[in-house]
Amino acid sequence: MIKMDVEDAMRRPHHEVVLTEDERVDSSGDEGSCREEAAAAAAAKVGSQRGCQENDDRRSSSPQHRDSGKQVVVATKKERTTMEADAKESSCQKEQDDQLESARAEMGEVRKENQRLKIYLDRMLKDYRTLQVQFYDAIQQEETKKSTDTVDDHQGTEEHELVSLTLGRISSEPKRDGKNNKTSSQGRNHDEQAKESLSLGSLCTFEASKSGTNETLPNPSPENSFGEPKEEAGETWPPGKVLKTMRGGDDEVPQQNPAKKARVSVRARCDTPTYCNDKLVMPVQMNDGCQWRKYGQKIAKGNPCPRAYYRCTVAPSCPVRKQVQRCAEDMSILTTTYEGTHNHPLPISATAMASTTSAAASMLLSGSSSSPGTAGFNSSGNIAVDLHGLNYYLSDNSKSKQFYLHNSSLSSSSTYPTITLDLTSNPSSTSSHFNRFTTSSYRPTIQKFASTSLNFGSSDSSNAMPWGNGFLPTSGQSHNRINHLGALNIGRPAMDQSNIYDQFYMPKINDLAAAPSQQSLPADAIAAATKAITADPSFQSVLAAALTSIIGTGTGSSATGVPNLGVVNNLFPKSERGPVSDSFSSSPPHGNPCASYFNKTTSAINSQPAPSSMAMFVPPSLPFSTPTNASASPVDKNDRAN
DNA sequence: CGCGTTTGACCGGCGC
DNA sequence: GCGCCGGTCAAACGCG
Repeated sequence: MIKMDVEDAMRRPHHEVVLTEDERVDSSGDEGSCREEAAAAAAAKVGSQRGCQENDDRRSSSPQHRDSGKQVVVATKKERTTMEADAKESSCQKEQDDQLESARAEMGEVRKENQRLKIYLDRMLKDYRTLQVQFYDAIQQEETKKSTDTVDDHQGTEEHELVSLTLGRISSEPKRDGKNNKTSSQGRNHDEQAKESLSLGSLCTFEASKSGTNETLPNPSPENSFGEPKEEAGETWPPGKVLKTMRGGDDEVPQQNPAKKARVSVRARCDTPTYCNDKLVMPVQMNDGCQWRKYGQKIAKGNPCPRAYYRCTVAPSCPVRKQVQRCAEDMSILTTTYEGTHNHPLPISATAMASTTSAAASMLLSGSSSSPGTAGFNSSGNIAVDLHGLNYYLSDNSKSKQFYLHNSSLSSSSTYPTITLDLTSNPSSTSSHFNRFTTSSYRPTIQKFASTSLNFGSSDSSNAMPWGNGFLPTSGQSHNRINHLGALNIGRPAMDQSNIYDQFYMPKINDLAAAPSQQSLPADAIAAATKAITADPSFQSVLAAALTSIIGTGTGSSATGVPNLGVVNNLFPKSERGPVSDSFSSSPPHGNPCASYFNKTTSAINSQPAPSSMAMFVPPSLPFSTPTNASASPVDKNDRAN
C-alpha cells in the first residue's frame, strides 16, 4: 500500500491532488455561491489536513471573490488568508517534491548498486571458473608428468600426496580427469591404476553426491553428510548393457570408466538363518535398511556358494548394486559388496550403512593415495580399522591413514578398488592396543586394485558384532565387554536362551556406564588415535559412519542409546515376514549356506518381546546386508552352472 | 493378478 | 580367435 501510494504520487503531476468527497463539495460550493467563509474554511481545512496539497478549484475561486466586488475588508482578510494558505501549500509541495526527488534518486542509486553487484558477481564467477580450470590443468599436467616419468616408482610419496589432494577436491570436471586417467593408464602398474581409479572414484563420489543431492537425492541424509549416499564411488556400476539402458532412461552422471569403481565389501558372520517364535528372523546381514531386488545369481569361480546380485529398488533409477555371497572358507561369513551411489533419499535405517560404506570408500580412496610402501602399509594402501574397542591401528606416519589390518582385504580379482569392512571376529585382531603395524594382506597377484580392509571385527568370535562395540565410551575405553553386555537373542528361536547368538550382543548401557575403562587404551595409543583422527577427515568420516552404524542414527535409539524396536520393525518390510520356509533351518540347508539360502526369511523380531534383562535388539542399520527382500532360494536348488 | 524370484541365456572383458 | 568368467537380462515361475 505504502509503496503504491508513493509510486502513484511520483507519477502524478505535482499539482494534481485528489480531494476527498467533502472537499470537492466544499470547492464546488464556492463557485457562484459566494460562500467565502466556507471557501476560506475549506481552503484552511485542505491546507491543514492535507498538508501541502493544492486545490486548483479552490485556488481559482479566490480571484472570483475578489472580482465580485465584495466588501474590501472582507476581501482583504480573505485574500490574506488565501495567500497564507497558498504559501503554506507551495512550501509543502516543495517539500513533497524534494522527498519524491530524493526517493527517486535513492532508487536510482539502489539500481545502480544492484547492477554493480551483479557485475561483481559475474566477475567473481568467471575468475573462479578460470582458476578452477587452471588448477585442474596444473594437476593434470603434474599427474601426467609423474605417470610417465615414474612408471615403476611405487615409493613416490609425493605422488601419493598429490593424488590425495586430488581425491579430496571437488571436481567440476570429472570428465577431464577420467579422460586423463584413461589415456595415461596404459602401461602402468597396478598401484598406479589403483590410484587412478581412486581418483576416479573420488570424482565419481563427488558427482554422485552432487547429482544426488541436487536432483533426486535429498538424501543428504545424515549419511550424505558424508557425502553420500551409501556406497560411494562409482555410481555407475553396470558396465555394458546396463550402462546402456541406464543411459537411455535416466540422466545418470556421465559414465566414468566403468571398470574402475570403488566397492565396499562388508564381511560379517551370519551363520544361519534364525528363528524366533517359530518365525524366521532375517539374518542381520540381510538387512541394511534398503530395499533390494534380486536380479541374478551365479556361481562364482572358486566358491561353491552362489553369488546373488541385487539392485536397489528404492528408486527405479538407483544404480546401486550389491552382491551377497558366503565365504568359501567360512560359510558362516557372509560377504556383501556394495557398489554405486544411491541417487535417492534413503530410509533412516539405511543411512548408517550408507554412511559407513561411503566413508569406507572415501577412506579407501584417500588411503590408497597415501604413501604406499611406507612402513606399515603395503603398496596397496590397505587400511585397517579395528573398531572393536575403538582400536585403530594407526601408523606413526600421520600422513597416512594406514592402520593395522588384520586380515585381509578380500577383494579378489576385482577390477574395482575394493574396501572391505570386516565385521567378523578375528582372533588375530584381538589386540586392543594400537601400534600394531602389520604388513598388509595385499595380494597383488590377486587384486588389481588396492583393497582396504576395515576390521570391525571383535577380537573374540563370541562378540563379533560391531554394534556391541558401538556403545563404548568415546574416551577410548575398550569394549570387549561382552561379559557386561546384555545379550540379545534374536535368532534361534527355539534355541536355548543360554546359548545366545553371538552376533546379537548388545551392551547394557548400565553396565557400560558402570564399567568404564577396564581395558583402557594406553595414553599414547589414544594420542595416536586422536592425532590420526583429527588429521584425517576421511578417517573421521569413516569413524563417524561406523559409529553411526553401530549406535544407530538416533531415530531408533532411546535416550540411553538403546535402539528402538520400532525401528527394527521398520527394517523388515512386511514382505519379509512370511511363514517359515522349509528351506531354512538353524543350519544351512544341505550344507550349502550360500548367498541366498536365506531368502524369504522372516522377521519375527517385531513380535519378539525383549527379555527384561536383555534387550531385543537389532541395530537400526546394520552394516550387513543382504537383500531385505532377499529371495530365498535354497542354494542347492539354485546353484546353477554358469 | 501383481510382484518378486528363479534361472537359462546372453554379453562383454580378459587371458591364453 | 577361443574359452572362461563375471555380470545382466528377461521369460517363466511361485507366492500372497
